[in-house]
Amino acid sequence: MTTIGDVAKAAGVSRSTVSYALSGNRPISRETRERIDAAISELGFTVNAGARALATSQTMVLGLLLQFHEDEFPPAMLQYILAVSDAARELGYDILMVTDGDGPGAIRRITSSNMVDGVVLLDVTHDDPRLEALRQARQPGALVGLPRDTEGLDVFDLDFGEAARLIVDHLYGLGHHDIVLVSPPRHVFERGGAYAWRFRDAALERAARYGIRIHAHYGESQQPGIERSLNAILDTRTDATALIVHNDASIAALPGVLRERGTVVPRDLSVVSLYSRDFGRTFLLPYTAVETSPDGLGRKAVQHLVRRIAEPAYGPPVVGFIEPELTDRGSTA
Amino acid sequence: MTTIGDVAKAAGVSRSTVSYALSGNRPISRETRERIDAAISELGFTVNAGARALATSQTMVLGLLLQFHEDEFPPAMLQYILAVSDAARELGYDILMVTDGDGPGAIRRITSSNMVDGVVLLDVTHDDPRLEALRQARQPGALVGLPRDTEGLDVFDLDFGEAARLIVDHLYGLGHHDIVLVSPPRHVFERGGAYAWRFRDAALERAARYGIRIHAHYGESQQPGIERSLNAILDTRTDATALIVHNDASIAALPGVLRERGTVVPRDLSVVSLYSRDFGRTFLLPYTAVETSPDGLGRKAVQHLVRRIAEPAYGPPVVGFIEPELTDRGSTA
DNA sequence: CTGAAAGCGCTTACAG
DNA sequence: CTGAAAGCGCTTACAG
Repeated sequence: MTTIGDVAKAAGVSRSTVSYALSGNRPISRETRERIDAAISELGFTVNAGARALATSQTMVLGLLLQFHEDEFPPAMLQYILAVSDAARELGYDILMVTDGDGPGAIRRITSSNMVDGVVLLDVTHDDPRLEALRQARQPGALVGLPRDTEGLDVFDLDFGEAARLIVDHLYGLGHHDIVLVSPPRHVFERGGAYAWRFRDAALERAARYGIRIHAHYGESQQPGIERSLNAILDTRTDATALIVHNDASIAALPGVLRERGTVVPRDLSVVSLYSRDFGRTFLLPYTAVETSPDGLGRKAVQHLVRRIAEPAYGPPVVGFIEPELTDRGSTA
Repeated sequence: MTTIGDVAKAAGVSRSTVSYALSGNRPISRETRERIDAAISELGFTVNAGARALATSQTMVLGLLLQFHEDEFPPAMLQYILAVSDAARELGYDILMVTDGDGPGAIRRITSSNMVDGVVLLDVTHDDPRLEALRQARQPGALVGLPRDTEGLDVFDLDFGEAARLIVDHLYGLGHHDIVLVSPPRHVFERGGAYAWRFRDAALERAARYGIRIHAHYGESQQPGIERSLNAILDTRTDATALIVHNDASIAALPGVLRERGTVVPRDLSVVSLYSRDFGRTFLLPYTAVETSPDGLGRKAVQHLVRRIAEPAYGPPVVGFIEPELTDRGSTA
């Protein structure tokens, strides 16, 4: 492999001069710079990332921790991954993606060995066991998903409470007062998927305030059972005039279920959900919905993390909520 | 940060002894080893990955290159990513995931800077521009997807020709002689998605041999248009008794389309497709299908790559086809 | 504007 | 069974 020493020799300068030419950290005369550039392109030189990392204590790599819950609908995850990866690259960082079953162990491994400059956690739960490991790391961390205790970490999430209020207000404004809510599966609540109850509780509270009724049910997220569960819920609540679906797998299955039931939206039933534009596009979902912004969340997490890496004390930890926006696709009346 | 020197000092030995104790590359007396272990756990020492990489020229990281084609159905991709990531971890490797738009540039960047010991390419096309960059790298590469020229690279793919023959044989054996094939979109053929024509051409050839008819159509892969395109194809071919769908987006949409048309499978139409067990599970697909084995392909690619890293000349490049297997789900008659 | 030297934290022949 | 030293390929004060 060709090193900075080879370049220095070819250009007739010292290694430090080549290094400074590379980094731009001190002025270099025009002719010296030209000789160095010529040598670099002639020899096809690239800085060795490991050596640079050792010398600078910066790897220019971010850790990205994923965990796959059985109770989650896989297609939604990819959008977060891409958003994080793209945002990182734009800021000059690469992504070390870890899908380890043992999240805390994986965090300790990549942080204590200094493989990364910072860590992004996806799919954070209420009492996420990875947070402790992340707090003990010397690298900063950014979360997508709101845990119980946000201390010492930058956190980004959709404001699910506000999303619920937005949706309930929308339906109430249209005159609905008997509404069915399909939540994530019971198991998501039990394992601490806080987005599930943040949404549900806010919706119920808002409904109580208006004196209207919301019937909350657990939906399914795994086949077989999604369609069956939706049908069972709809069978139970024939008097409801509106349906809120906060469940990726269920909303993806809803068009088929409603078609089969002969239910026409919004004539027979108003439908509102939460999903990203891309998700809706993939599954051809025609419903009015709150945009979940995986792209915005992923980007924000990365941007703050990089800022925090550059400037460890740039301020107290941030808890950033994305303001929900309702995209009206005409599925309510 | 605590270094190997701190451990050596605490244990009262030299740094080299600590290093050998860590690697096991030479015998250490029991009591020395115990003192070292005690010091390590007391100080919470972890080897610095960058420094080790610099000294050994091994990063223990594999590059994983993804590219997102507009004409692809996103949900299928995640399975490959997970398979590669899990297989790598089992062999002691981490994954540097690169989603750069500029594939060849990304390969040059991560290989020439020695960030990775090897590279896995997903979603390889017939004339994939990334291959040239990969061949010029000093690290070995493994591909998922068969390109025109496999020289110097380990390649793994489903045997799409054999899959086509398997499916045609199956349908021919059941007495079908008028069959519709929904292929990937035209655009996939044009940009060199070889799996598309490998499957189609083999199916047509086999049909010709049996003297039966296969009508090949391009399907869509993006909304809106998937359902419409399926309906248009089915409207054109009302005399066909069997449908082969080689198109992820179309097969995911098929149940809804057939329900709407009132077509009962297999009474009115036999259906065969290609998809993975997980994909079928996510979309509740009840069709007899060739298993596409993203897990098996991902694992194989990683295993061979790691083998090749350890032993650069362990043999000539491998082109490994996964034998297709038909999972009978009763959707043909 | 440039160079010589120390140092980042490891590994591994070389010696004993 | 163990240690002293060189080396991996960089960066960056220190000096001039």
